[in-house]
Amino acid sequence: MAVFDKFFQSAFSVDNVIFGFDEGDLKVLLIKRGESPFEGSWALPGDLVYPTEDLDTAAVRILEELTSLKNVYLEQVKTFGGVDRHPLGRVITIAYYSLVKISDYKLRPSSFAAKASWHSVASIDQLAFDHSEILTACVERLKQSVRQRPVGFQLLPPKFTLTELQHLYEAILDTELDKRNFRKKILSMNLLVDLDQIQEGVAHRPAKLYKFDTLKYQEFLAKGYVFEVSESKTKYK
Amino acid sequence: MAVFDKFFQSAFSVDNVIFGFDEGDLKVLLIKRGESPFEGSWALPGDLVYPTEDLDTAAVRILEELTSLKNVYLEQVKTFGGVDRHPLGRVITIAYYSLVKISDYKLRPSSFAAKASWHSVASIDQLAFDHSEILTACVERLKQSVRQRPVGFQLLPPKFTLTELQHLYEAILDTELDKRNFRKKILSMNLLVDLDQIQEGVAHRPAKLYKFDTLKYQEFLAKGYVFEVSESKTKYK
DNA sequence: TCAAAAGTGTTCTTATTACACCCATGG
DNA sequence: CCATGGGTGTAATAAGAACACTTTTGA
Repeated sequence: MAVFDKFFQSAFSVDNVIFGFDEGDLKVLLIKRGESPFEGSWALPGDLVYPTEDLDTAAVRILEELTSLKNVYLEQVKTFGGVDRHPLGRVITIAYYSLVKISDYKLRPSSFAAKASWHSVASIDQLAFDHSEILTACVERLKQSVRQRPVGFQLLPPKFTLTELQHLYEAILDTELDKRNFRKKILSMNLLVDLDQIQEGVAHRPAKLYKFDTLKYQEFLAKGYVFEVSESKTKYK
Repeated sequence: MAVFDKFFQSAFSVDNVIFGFDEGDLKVLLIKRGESPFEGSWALPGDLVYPTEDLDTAAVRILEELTSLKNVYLEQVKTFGGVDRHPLGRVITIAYYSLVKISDYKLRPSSFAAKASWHSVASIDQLAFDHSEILTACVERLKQSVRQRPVGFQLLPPKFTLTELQHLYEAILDTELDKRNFRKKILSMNLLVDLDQIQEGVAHRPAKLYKFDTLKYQEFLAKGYVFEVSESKTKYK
Protein backbone atom coordinates (compact mmCIF):
# COMPACT_ATOMS: atom_id res chain seq x y z
CA MET A 1 0.00 0.00 0.00
CA ALA A 2 3.04 2.25 0.31
CA VAL A 3 3.12 2.79 -3.43
CA PHE A 4 -0.49 3.80 -3.48
CA ASP A 5 -0.02 6.14 -0.53
CA LYS A 6 2.50 8.10 -2.50
CA PHE A 7 -0.29 9.34 -4.72
CA PHE A 8 -2.17 10.72 -1.79
CA GLN A 9 0.46 13.27 -0.94
CA SER A 10 -1.08 16.00 -2.98
CA ALA A 11 -3.86 18.52 -2.67
CA PHE A 12 -6.12 20.47 -4.91
CA SER A 13 -7.42 23.95 -4.76
CA VAL A 14 -9.92 26.11 -6.56
CA ASP A 15 -8.99 29.53 -7.92
CA ASN A 16 -11.67 31.93 -8.94
CA VAL A 17 -11.42 34.65 -11.55
CA ILE A 18 -14.19 37.01 -10.47
CA PHE A 19 -15.07 39.37 -13.29
CA GLY A 20 -16.85 42.66 -12.89
CA PHE A 21 -17.53 45.62 -15.15
CA ASP A 22 -17.17 49.24 -14.16
CA GLU A 23 -16.21 52.53 -15.73
CA GLY A 24 -16.11 50.90 -19.12
CA ASP A 25 -13.47 48.43 -18.03
CA LEU A 26 -13.46 44.70 -17.47
CA LYS A 27 -12.18 44.09 -13.93
CA VAL A 28 -11.03 41.21 -11.78
CA LEU A 29 -11.10 40.90 -8.02
CA LEU A 30 -7.61 40.24 -6.67
CA ILE A 31 -6.21 39.68 -3.21
CA LYS A 32 -2.96 40.96 -1.85
CA ARG A 33 -1.18 38.08 -0.24
CA GLY A 34 -0.33 38.61 3.41
CA GLU A 35 1.87 35.57 3.79
CA SER A 36 4.61 33.59 2.18
CA PRO A 37 4.95 32.45 -0.55
CA PHE A 38 4.48 35.45 -2.81
CA GLU A 39 3.85 37.74 0.17
CA GLY A 40 2.83 41.15 -1.09
CA SER A 41 1.91 39.93 -4.56
CA TRP A 42 -1.58 40.08 -6.00
CA ALA A 43 -3.26 36.73 -6.43
CA LEU A 44 -6.56 35.22 -7.47
CA PRO A 45 -8.88 34.32 -4.62
CA GLY A 46 -8.69 30.61 -4.01
CA ASP A 47 -8.49 27.96 -1.35
CA LEU A 48 -7.83 24.30 -0.85
CA VAL A 49 -10.87 22.13 -1.40
CA TYR A 50 -12.14 20.52 1.77
CA PRO A 51 -12.02 16.73 1.93
CA THR A 52 -15.79 16.42 1.77
CA GLU A 53 -16.52 19.29 -0.56
CA ASP A 54 -17.36 19.20 -4.26
CA LEU A 55 -15.37 21.37 -6.61
CA ASP A 56 -18.31 23.57 -7.57
CA THR A 57 -19.19 23.96 -3.91
CA ALA A 58 -15.68 25.11 -3.13
CA ALA A 59 -15.85 27.67 -5.92
CA VAL A 60 -19.14 29.00 -4.59
CA ARG A 61 -17.74 29.12 -1.07
CA ILE A 62 -14.69 31.11 -2.10
CA LEU A 63 -16.84 33.59 -3.93
CA GLU A 64 -19.27 33.92 -1.08
CA GLU A 65 -16.65 34.25 1.64
CA LEU A 66 -15.19 37.12 -0.30
CA THR A 67 -18.21 38.94 -1.64
CA SER A 68 -21.26 37.63 0.29
CA LEU A 69 -22.87 37.15 -3.13
CA LYS A 70 -25.00 34.12 -3.89
CA ASN A 71 -26.54 32.84 -7.09
CA VAL A 72 -23.71 34.13 -9.18
CA TYR A 73 -22.80 32.76 -12.58
CA LEU A 74 -19.88 30.35 -12.22
CA GLU A 75 -18.12 28.21 -14.80
CA GLN A 76 -15.25 25.77 -14.53
CA VAL A 77 -12.54 26.65 -17.06
CA LYS A 78 -9.41 24.58 -16.78
CA THR A 79 -7.21 22.71 -14.35
CA PHE A 80 -3.61 23.68 -13.88
CA GLY A 81 -1.27 21.03 -12.58
CA GLY A 82 2.32 21.90 -13.32
CA VAL A 83 4.60 19.92 -11.04
CA ASP A 84 6.26 23.00 -9.59
CA ARG A 85 3.40 25.43 -9.70
CA HIS A 86 3.15 25.57 -5.90
CA PRO A 87 6.29 25.94 -3.77
CA LEU A 88 4.88 23.97 -0.83
CA GLY A 89 4.02 20.74 -2.58
CA ARG A 90 2.05 19.20 -5.34
CA VAL A 91 -1.09 21.28 -5.53
CA ILE A 92 -3.18 21.32 -8.66
CA THR A 93 -5.83 23.95 -9.02
CA ILE A 94 -9.16 24.00 -10.77
CA ALA A 95 -9.86 27.44 -12.23
CA TYR A 96 -13.34 28.94 -12.35
CA TYR A 97 -14.59 32.25 -13.50
CA SER A 98 -17.61 34.07 -12.19
CA LEU A 99 -19.53 37.14 -13.23
CA VAL A 100 -20.69 39.63 -10.64
CA LYS A 101 -22.29 43.05 -10.63
CA ILE A 102 -19.80 45.33 -8.97
CA SER A 103 -22.72 47.40 -7.70
CA ASP A 104 -23.86 44.41 -5.61
CA TYR A 105 -20.43 43.73 -4.22
CA LYS A 106 -19.59 44.58 -0.64
CA LEU A 107 -16.22 43.70 0.73
CA ARG A 108 -16.67 41.21 3.49
CA PRO A 109 -14.30 41.13 6.40
CA SER A 110 -12.76 37.69 6.34
CA SER A 111 -9.36 36.24 6.84
CA PHE A 112 -8.33 36.23 3.25
CA ALA A 113 -10.33 39.17 2.00
CA ALA A 114 -8.22 41.57 4.00
CA LYS A 115 -6.84 43.21 0.93
CA ALA A 116 -9.15 42.58 -1.95
CA SER A 117 -9.70 45.07 -4.74
CA TRP A 118 -10.79 45.37 -8.33
CA HIS A 119 -8.19 45.65 -11.07
CA SER A 120 -8.62 46.38 -14.75
CA VAL A 121 -7.78 43.22 -16.63
CA ALA A 122 -5.82 45.22 -19.18
CA SER A 123 -3.51 46.68 -16.55
CA ILE A 124 -2.53 43.51 -14.68
CA ASP A 125 0.97 42.31 -15.24
CA GLN A 126 2.41 40.02 -12.56
CA LEU A 127 0.45 37.73 -10.28
CA ALA A 128 1.47 35.16 -7.69
CA PHE A 129 1.99 31.50 -8.65
CA ASP A 130 0.81 30.74 -12.17
CA HIS A 131 -2.18 33.03 -11.73
CA SER A 132 -1.35 35.14 -14.77
CA GLU A 133 -1.70 32.09 -16.92
CA ILE A 134 -4.97 31.20 -15.22
CA LEU A 135 -6.30 34.70 -15.72
CA THR A 136 -5.42 34.59 -19.41
CA ALA A 137 -7.24 31.28 -19.85
CA CYS A 138 -10.34 32.66 -18.14
CA VAL A 139 -10.35 35.85 -20.18
CA GLU A 140 -10.16 33.76 -23.34
CA ARG A 141 -13.01 31.60 -22.16
CA LEU A 142 -15.08 34.65 -21.36
CA LYS A 143 -14.46 36.03 -24.85
CA GLN A 144 -15.66 32.79 -26.30
CA SER A 145 -18.72 32.68 -24.04
CA VAL A 146 -19.84 36.15 -24.92
CA ARG A 147 -20.18 35.08 -28.53
CA GLN A 148 -22.43 32.22 -27.63
CA ARG A 149 -24.82 33.71 -25.13
CA PRO A 150 -25.67 37.11 -23.75
CA VAL A 151 -23.30 37.46 -20.83
CA GLY A 152 -24.23 41.04 -20.15
CA PHE A 153 -26.91 40.76 -17.58
CA GLN A 154 -24.68 39.00 -15.07
CA LEU A 155 -22.22 41.91 -15.18
CA LEU A 156 -24.40 44.97 -15.53
CA PRO A 157 -26.63 46.58 -12.93
CA PRO A 158 -30.34 45.80 -13.25
CA LYS A 159 -30.94 48.90 -15.34
CA PHE A 160 -28.51 49.89 -18.04
CA THR A 161 -28.24 51.79 -21.30
CA LEU A 162 -27.45 50.34 -24.69
CA THR A 163 -24.18 52.21 -24.73
CA GLU A 164 -23.16 50.59 -21.44
CA LEU A 165 -23.98 47.19 -22.88
CA GLN A 166 -21.96 47.97 -25.98
CA HIS A 167 -19.01 49.08 -23.90
CA LEU A 168 -19.18 45.82 -21.98
CA TYR A 169 -19.00 43.83 -25.18
CA GLU A 170 -16.16 46.00 -26.41
CA ALA A 171 -14.25 45.52 -23.19
CA ILE A 172 -14.63 41.75 -23.24
CA LEU A 173 -13.92 41.32 -26.93
CA ASP A 174 -11.22 43.98 -26.87
CA THR A 175 -12.47 45.63 -30.02
CA GLU A 176 -14.73 48.47 -31.07
CA LEU A 177 -18.20 47.82 -32.42
CA ASP A 178 -20.38 49.77 -34.78
CA LYS A 179 -23.06 51.52 -32.76
CA ARG A 180 -25.93 51.14 -35.18
CA ASN A 181 -25.22 47.53 -36.05
CA PHE A 182 -24.81 46.66 -32.41
CA ARG A 183 -28.15 48.15 -31.46
CA LYS A 184 -29.91 46.59 -34.41
CA LYS A 185 -28.58 43.16 -33.49
CA ILE A 186 -29.19 43.35 -29.76
CA LEU A 187 -32.70 44.72 -30.12
CA SER A 188 -33.62 42.16 -32.78
CA MET A 189 -32.89 39.43 -30.25
CA ASN A 190 -35.81 40.63 -28.15
CA LEU A 191 -33.86 40.03 -24.98
CA LEU A 192 -34.20 43.51 -23.63
CA VAL A 193 -37.12 45.22 -22.02
CA ASP A 194 -37.47 48.95 -22.52
CA LEU A 195 -38.17 50.32 -19.04
CA ASP A 196 -39.59 53.63 -20.31
CA GLN A 197 -37.15 55.39 -18.06
CA ILE A 198 -34.23 57.61 -18.89
CA GLN A 199 -30.98 58.53 -17.29
CA GLU A 200 -30.97 61.55 -15.01
CA GLY A 201 -28.39 64.18 -14.35
CA VAL A 202 -26.18 63.57 -17.35
CA ALA A 203 -24.77 66.48 -19.30
CA HIS A 204 -26.07 65.25 -22.60
CA ARG A 205 -29.16 63.70 -24.09
CA PRO A 206 -30.25 61.09 -21.52
CA ALA A 207 -30.26 57.46 -22.66
CA LYS A 208 -33.14 55.05 -22.31
CA LEU A 209 -32.81 52.37 -19.67
CA TYR A 210 -33.28 48.68 -20.34
CA LYS A 211 -33.27 45.47 -18.38
CA PHE A 212 -32.86 41.86 -19.48
CA ASP A 213 -35.86 39.67 -20.08
CA THR A 214 -34.97 36.59 -18.04
CA LEU A 215 -37.53 34.35 -19.72
CA LYS A 216 -36.37 35.19 -23.22
CA TYR A 217 -32.84 34.60 -22.07
CA GLN A 218 -33.66 31.05 -20.98
CA GLU A 219 -35.10 30.36 -24.42
CA PHE A 220 -31.95 31.68 -25.98
CA LEU A 221 -29.76 29.38 -23.95
CA ALA A 222 -31.83 26.40 -25.00
CA LYS A 223 -31.55 27.26 -28.68
CA GLY A 224 -27.94 28.39 -28.73
CA TYR A 225 -26.79 31.30 -30.83
CA VAL A 226 -23.79 33.07 -32.21
CA PHE A 227 -23.27 36.72 -31.52
CA GLU A 228 -21.35 38.59 -34.18
CA VAL A 229 -21.30 42.32 -34.74
CA SER A 230 -19.02 44.11 -37.11
CA GLU A 231 -16.20 46.16 -35.75
CA SER A 232 -16.29 49.82 -36.48
CA LYS A 233 -13.67 49.64 -39.16
CA THR A 234 -12.33 53.14 -39.24
CA LYS A 235 -11.23 53.38 -35.64
CA TYR A 236 -9.82 49.91 -35.41
CA LYS A 237 -8.24 47.67 -37.94
CA MET B 1 0.69 21.19 10.33
CA ALA B 2 -1.84 18.45 11.04
CA VAL B 3 -4.67 20.51 9.61
CA PHE B 4 -2.76 21.10 6.45
CA ASP B 5 -1.86 17.43 6.13
CA LYS B 6 -5.51 16.55 5.99
CA PHE B 7 -5.68 18.14 2.57
CA PHE B 8 -2.94 15.95 1.26
CA GLN B 9 -4.95 12.76 1.60
CA SER B 10 -6.30 12.83 -1.88
CA ALA B 11 -5.17 11.91 -5.35
CA PHE B 12 -5.90 12.90 -8.90
CA SER B 13 -6.15 10.95 -12.05
CA VAL B 14 -6.50 11.61 -15.74
CA ASP B 15 -9.20 9.94 -17.82
CA ASN B 16 -8.98 9.97 -21.55
CA VAL B 17 -11.85 9.84 -24.01
CA ILE B 18 -10.15 8.52 -27.13
CA PHE B 19 -12.29 9.18 -30.18
CA GLY B 20 -12.00 7.36 -33.46
CA PHE B 21 -14.13 7.17 -36.60
CA ASP B 22 -14.96 4.01 -38.47
CA GLU B 23 -17.79 2.61 -40.53
CA GLY B 24 -19.57 5.93 -40.41
CA ASP B 25 -19.68 5.89 -36.63
CA LEU B 26 -18.01 7.93 -33.94
CA LYS B 27 -16.26 5.52 -31.60
CA VAL B 28 -14.55 5.57 -28.21
CA LEU B 29 -11.86 3.27 -26.89
CA LEU B 30 -13.00 1.60 -23.68
CA ILE B 31 -11.38 -0.84 -21.29
CA LYS B 32 -13.03 -3.71 -19.53
CA ARG B 33 -12.10 -3.52 -15.90
CA GLY B 34 -10.41 -6.64 -14.55
CA GLU B 35 -10.50 -5.64 -10.92
CA SER B 36 -12.66 -4.17 -8.23
CA PRO B 37 -14.35 -1.72 -8.07
CA PHE B 38 -16.60 -2.00 -11.09
CA GLU B 39 -15.00 -5.27 -12.14
CA GLY B 40 -16.37 -6.34 -15.49
CA SER B 41 -17.66 -2.88 -16.37
CA TRP B 42 -16.42 -0.82 -19.28
CA ALA B 43 -14.44 2.24 -18.31
CA LEU B 44 -12.48 5.08 -19.84
CA PRO B 45 -8.73 4.54 -19.93
CA GLY B 46 -7.14 6.51 -17.13
CA ASP B 47 -4.55 6.42 -14.40
CA LEU B 48 -3.37 8.26 -11.36
CA VAL B 49 -1.01 11.12 -12.14
CA TYR B 50 2.52 10.48 -10.94
CA PRO B 51 3.85 12.83 -8.27
CA THR B 52 6.31 14.45 -10.67
CA GLU B 53 4.22 14.35 -13.80
CA ASP B 54 2.30 17.18 -15.45
CA LEU B 55 -1.35 16.64 -16.28
CA ASP B 56 -0.84 16.84 -20.02
CA THR B 57 2.08 14.44 -19.75
CA ALA B 58 -0.08 11.96 -17.90
CA ALA B 59 -2.74 12.19 -20.59
CA VAL B 60 -0.16 11.55 -23.30
CA ARG B 61 1.25 8.63 -21.35
CA ILE B 62 -2.12 6.96 -20.92
CA LEU B 63 -2.81 7.30 -24.60
CA GLU B 64 0.57 5.98 -25.59
CA GLU B 65 0.58 3.05 -23.18
CA LEU B 66 -2.66 1.97 -24.71
CA THR B 67 -2.23 2.70 -28.40
CA SER B 68 1.50 3.31 -28.98
CA LEU B 69 0.41 6.48 -30.79
CA LYS B 70 2.35 9.70 -30.46
CA ASN B 71 1.64 13.22 -31.63
CA VAL B 72 -2.05 12.80 -31.22
CA TYR B 73 -4.45 15.67 -30.75
CA LEU B 74 -5.29 16.04 -27.04
CA GLU B 75 -7.42 18.56 -25.23
CA GLN B 76 -8.28 19.01 -21.58
CA VAL B 77 -12.03 19.20 -21.12
CA LYS B 78 -13.17 19.28 -17.52
CA THR B 79 -12.33 18.13 -14.03
CA PHE B 80 -14.70 15.92 -12.10
CA GLY B 81 -14.42 15.99 -8.36
CA GLY B 82 -17.57 14.67 -6.74
CA VAL B 83 -16.82 13.66 -3.17
CA ASP B 84 -17.99 10.08 -3.65
CA ARG B 85 -17.07 9.54 -7.25
CA HIS B 86 -14.38 7.00 -6.34
CA PRO B 87 -15.10 4.27 -3.79
CA LEU B 88 -11.52 4.08 -2.54
CA GLY B 89 -11.01 7.66 -1.48
CA ARG B 90 -11.06 11.22 -2.66
CA VAL B 91 -9.87 11.05 -6.22
CA ILE B 92 -10.64 13.83 -8.62
CA THR B 93 -10.07 13.26 -12.29
CA ILE B 94 -9.10 15.54 -15.13
CA ALA B 95 -10.82 14.51 -18.34
CA TYR B 96 -9.14 14.80 -21.72
CA TYR B 97 -10.26 13.82 -25.15
CA SER B 98 -8.02 12.76 -28.01
CA LEU B 99 -8.56 12.13 -31.67
CA VAL B 100 -6.91 9.15 -33.33
CA LYS B 101 -7.09 7.46 -36.68
CA ILE B 102 -8.37 3.98 -36.02
CA SER B 103 -6.34 2.76 -38.97
CA ASP B 104 -3.15 3.69 -37.10
CA TYR B 105 -4.21 2.06 -33.89
CA LYS B 106 -2.64 -1.18 -32.80
CA LEU B 107 -3.60 -2.70 -29.49
CA ARG B 108 -0.60 -2.72 -27.27
CA PRO B 109 -0.12 -5.46 -24.74
CA SER B 110 0.03 -3.68 -21.42
CA SER B 111 -1.34 -4.22 -17.98
CA PHE B 112 -4.45 -2.17 -18.40
CA ALA B 113 -5.01 -2.60 -22.11
CA ALA B 114 -5.88 -6.25 -21.65
CA LYS B 115 -9.42 -5.74 -22.78
CA ALA B 116 -9.64 -2.57 -24.83
CA SER B 117 -12.02 -2.17 -27.71
CA TRP B 118 -13.85 0.43 -29.77
CA HIS B 119 -17.47 1.21 -29.04
CA SER B 120 -19.92 3.35 -30.96
CA VAL B 121 -20.64 6.40 -28.87
CA ALA B 122 -24.33 6.13 -29.67
CA SER B 123 -24.58 2.60 -28.25
CA ILE B 124 -22.86 3.10 -24.91
CA ASP B 125 -25.09 3.06 -21.88
CA GLN B 126 -23.43 2.27 -18.56
CA LEU B 127 -19.82 2.91 -17.66
CA ALA B 128 -17.83 2.50 -14.46
CA PHE B 129 -17.54 5.36 -11.95
CA ASP B 130 -18.90 8.65 -13.34
CA HIS B 131 -17.44 7.88 -16.73
CA SER B 132 -20.76 8.23 -18.53
CA GLU B 133 -20.90 11.81 -17.39
CA ILE B 134 -17.32 12.36 -18.48
CA LEU B 135 -18.02 10.87 -21.88
CA THR B 136 -21.03 13.12 -22.35
CA ALA B 137 -18.99 16.20 -21.51
CA CYS B 138 -16.29 15.22 -23.99
CA VAL B 139 -18.76 14.52 -26.77
CA GLU B 140 -20.29 17.93 -26.21
CA ARG B 141 -16.88 19.54 -26.32
CA LEU B 142 -16.07 17.71 -29.53
CA LYS B 143 -19.29 18.95 -31.10
CA GLN B 144 -18.34 22.45 -30.18
CA SER B 145 -14.79 22.06 -31.47
CA VAL B 146 -15.85 20.75 -34.84
CA ARG B 147 -17.69 24.01 -35.46
CA GLN B 148 -14.60 26.04 -34.78
CA ARG B 149 -11.87 24.20 -36.60
CA PRO B 150 -11.61 21.34 -39.04
CA VAL B 151 -11.30 18.34 -36.78
CA GLY B 152 -11.50 15.82 -39.57
CA PHE B 153 -7.92 15.19 -40.40
CA GLN B 154 -7.08 13.91 -36.95
CA LEU B 155 -9.76 11.24 -37.26
CA LEU B 156 -9.66 10.19 -40.89
CA PRO B 157 -7.03 8.14 -42.67
CA PRO B 158 -4.51 10.12 -44.73
CA LYS B 159 -6.63 9.73 -47.87
CA PHE B 160 -10.37 10.08 -47.73
CA THR B 161 -13.37 10.95 -49.83
CA LEU B 162 -15.65 13.95 -49.39
CA THR B 163 -18.48 11.65 -48.44
CA GLU B 164 -16.41 10.11 -45.67
CA LEU B 165 -15.63 13.59 -44.38
CA GLN B 166 -19.29 14.50 -44.52
CA HIS B 167 -20.25 11.35 -42.63
CA LEU B 168 -17.71 12.23 -39.96
CA TYR B 169 -19.28 15.64 -39.50
CA GLU B 170 -22.71 14.11 -39.42
CA ALA B 171 -21.66 11.56 -36.82
CA ILE B 172 -20.13 14.18 -34.57
CA LEU B 173 -22.88 16.73 -34.93
CA ASP B 174 -25.56 14.06 -34.89
CA THR B 175 -27.43 15.55 -37.82
CA GLU B 176 -27.63 15.19 -41.58
CA LEU B 177 -26.03 17.69 -43.89
CA ASP B 178 -26.84 18.75 -47.44
CA LYS B 179 -24.32 17.16 -49.78
CA ARG B 180 -23.89 20.03 -52.22
CA ASN B 181 -23.70 22.71 -49.58
CA PHE B 182 -21.24 20.68 -47.55
CA ARG B 183 -18.90 20.20 -50.50
CA LYS B 184 -19.16 23.81 -51.56
CA LYS B 185 -18.25 24.99 -48.07
CA ILE B 186 -15.44 22.53 -47.44
CA LEU B 187 -13.83 23.08 -50.82
CA SER B 188 -14.11 26.86 -50.54
CA MET B 189 -11.96 26.67 -47.41
CA ASN B 190 -9.05 25.46 -49.52
CA LEU B 191 -8.01 23.05 -46.82
CA LEU B 192 -8.14 19.97 -48.98
CA VAL B 193 -5.72 18.76 -51.61
CA ASP B 194 -7.12 16.79 -54.51
CA LEU B 195 -4.81 13.78 -54.80
CA ASP B 196 -5.86 12.97 -58.38
CA GLN B 197 -6.58 9.46 -57.23
CA ILE B 198 -9.83 7.57 -57.05
CA GLN B 199 -11.24 4.77 -54.98
CA GLU B 200 -10.77 1.25 -56.31
CA GLY B 201 -12.96 -1.80 -56.14
CA VAL B 202 -16.22 -0.10 -55.21
CA ALA B 203 -19.45 -1.12 -56.87
CA HIS B 204 -20.34 2.40 -57.92
CA ARG B 205 -18.72 5.43 -59.41
CA PRO B 206 -15.39 5.74 -57.57
CA ALA B 207 -14.90 8.85 -55.46
CA LYS B 208 -11.95 11.19 -55.64
CA LEU B 209 -9.47 11.03 -52.79
CA TYR B 210 -8.34 14.05 -50.82
CA LYS B 211 -5.91 14.82 -48.06
CA PHE B 212 -5.67 17.78 -45.70
CA ASP B 213 -3.32 20.65 -46.42
CA THR B 214 -1.47 20.98 -43.12
CA LEU B 215 -0.13 24.45 -43.85
CA LYS B 216 -3.53 25.88 -44.74
CA TYR B 217 -4.87 24.26 -41.61
CA GLN B 218 -2.35 26.13 -39.45
CA GLU B 219 -3.47 29.41 -41.01
CA PHE B 220 -7.05 28.52 -40.27
CA LEU B 221 -6.33 27.91 -36.62
CA ALA B 222 -4.65 31.27 -36.34
CA LYS B 223 -7.61 33.11 -37.85
CA GLY B 224 -10.41 31.15 -36.24
CA TYR B 225 -13.59 30.30 -38.05
CA VAL B 226 -17.11 29.05 -37.67
CA PHE B 227 -18.25 26.01 -39.55
CA GLU B 228 -21.93 25.94 -40.36
CA VAL B 229 -23.64 23.89 -43.01
CA SER B 230 -27.36 23.57 -43.44
CA GLU B 231 -29.02 20.34 -42.52
CA SER B 232 -30.71 18.46 -45.28
CA LYS B 233 -34.17 19.58 -44.35
CA THR B 234 -36.30 16.85 -45.81
CA LYS B 235 -34.73 13.89 -44.02
CA TYR B 236 -34.30 15.60 -40.71
CA LYS B 237 -36.16 18.34 -39.01
C1' DT C 1 -24.55 78.27 -27.62
C1' DC C 2 -21.54 74.68 -26.87
C1' DA C 3 -20.06 70.09 -25.70
C1' DA C 4 -21.28 65.35 -25.28
C1' DA C 5 -23.43 61.35 -25.95
C1' DA C 6 -28.09 59.37 -27.80
C1' DG C 7 -30.53 57.89 -31.37
C1' DT C 8 -31.78 56.47 -36.04
C1' DG C 9 -32.15 53.85 -41.98
C1' DT C 10 -30.58 52.54 -46.18
C1' DT C 11 -27.69 50.46 -49.55
C1' DC C 12 -24.32 47.12 -50.75
C1' DT C 13 -22.20 42.88 -50.37
C1' DT C 14 -21.63 38.30 -48.89
C1' DA C 15 -23.15 33.95 -47.07
C1' DT C 16 -26.69 30.54 -46.60
C1' DT C 17 -30.32 27.82 -48.10
C1' DA C 18 -33.16 24.93 -51.06
C1' DC C 19 -33.31 21.82 -54.55
C1' DA C 20 -32.82 17.34 -58.78
C1' DC C 21 -30.58 15.10 -62.21
C1' DC C 22 -26.79 12.63 -64.78
C1' DC C 23 -22.33 9.79 -64.14
C1' DA C 24 -19.16 5.87 -63.46
C1' DT C 25 -18.44 1.52 -61.74
C1' DG C 26 -19.09 -3.65 -60.35
C1' DG C 27 -22.01 -7.36 -60.24
C1' DC D 1 -28.94 -3.32 -67.33
C1' DC D 2 -29.44 -2.43 -62.69
C1' DA D 3 -28.12 -0.86 -58.17
C1' DT D 4 -25.18 2.15 -55.71
C1' DG D 5 -23.17 6.11 -54.30
C1' DG D 6 -20.42 10.23 -56.81
C1' DG D 7 -20.68 14.46 -58.58
C1' DT D 8 -22.50 19.06 -60.01
C1' DG D 9 -25.04 24.71 -60.39
C1' DT D 10 -28.31 28.27 -59.79
C1' DA D 11 -31.73 31.26 -57.94
C1' DA D 12 -33.88 33.14 -53.70
C1' DT D 13 -33.28 34.74 -49.23
C1' DA D 14 -31.09 36.32 -45.17
C1' DA D 15 -27.43 38.29 -42.64
C1' DG D 16 -23.66 41.31 -42.15
C1' DA D 17 -21.08 45.55 -43.12
C1' DA D 18 -20.48 50.33 -44.18
C1' DC D 19 -21.73 54.78 -43.31
C1' DA D 20 -23.39 60.50 -41.20
C1' DC D 21 -26.46 63.43 -39.45
C1' DT D 22 -30.09 65.20 -36.04
C1' DT D 23 -31.64 65.29 -31.10
C1' DT D 24 -31.62 66.25 -26.22
C1' DT D 25 -29.73 67.64 -22.21
C1' DG D 26 -26.62 70.34 -18.59
C1' DA D 27 -23.25 73.59 -18.05
